[in-house]
Amino acid sequence: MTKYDVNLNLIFAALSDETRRAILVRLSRGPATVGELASHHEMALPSFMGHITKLEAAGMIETAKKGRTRYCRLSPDGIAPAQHWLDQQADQWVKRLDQFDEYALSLLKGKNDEP
Amino acid sequence: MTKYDVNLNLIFAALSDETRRAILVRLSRGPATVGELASHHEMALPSFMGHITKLEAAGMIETAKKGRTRYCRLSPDGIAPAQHWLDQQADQWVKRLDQFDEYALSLLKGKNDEP
DNA sequence: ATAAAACTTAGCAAATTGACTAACTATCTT
DNA sequence: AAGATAGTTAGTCAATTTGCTAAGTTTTAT
Repeated sequence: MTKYDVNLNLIFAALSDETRRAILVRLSRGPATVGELASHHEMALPSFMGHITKLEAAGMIETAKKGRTRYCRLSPDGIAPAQHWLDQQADQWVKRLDQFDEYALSLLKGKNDEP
Repeated sequence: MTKYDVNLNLIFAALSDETRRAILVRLSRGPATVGELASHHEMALPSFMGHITKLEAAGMIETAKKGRTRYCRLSPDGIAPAQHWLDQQADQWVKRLDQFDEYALSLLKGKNDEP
């Protein structure tokens, strides 16, 4: 459970940067090399590689070197943990709002039998 | 569009910390005062308030002071932007996987007419 | 055999984060 | 009117983040 949370930290932190989100968006249209990815960002290569490294550390992408070029692709369930956490939260929140609606309704109807 | 992205930065950054996620989970069960929230965390109050401030800056919670106590509650659509971004990404990714499946299938069937 | 290409490594600097203590300001309670 | 409560403000500090440049290393192309 704690292990899972550490992962969430890394995933959400990875998502909190525009450059990294852009990389994910690009990769969702198919694999690419570091060079291809980097060409769309005005940034020195070592800086750019830092972003790649973070995405990989968070388990969101996978990379492999073939010859002198490194290929990157999305990791199958890379964003799933983040999605699940948010969906669960959203569910909870909707339930809360529903409870509130019921309560408000009961007040209107004068049927407020459960204080 | 850029404005929206800045917001995503703040939201995902806010979500990348366990303390802050715990606050959101607690608030999804109903509003609470800063003191109540803080009582579950071994942390000096000013440090804890920093987390509250960040959640509020990201638009994820709303707070209001009544007398000497400050009340906190979830902001109705606080996590929606993050959810939408992830859902869109997930959709894209699933499409990619489907394309790959089709391609793989076509190879198996020897019907590979679209290289 | 060179030279170009595609990263890597090392080392640096500014900005941000997360946590702390100490002192302060309101607002109840008694 | 005192004193306790509930936050706030101010200032410090170590660690992390994000970017850079300069100098490698390993492949590939000529």
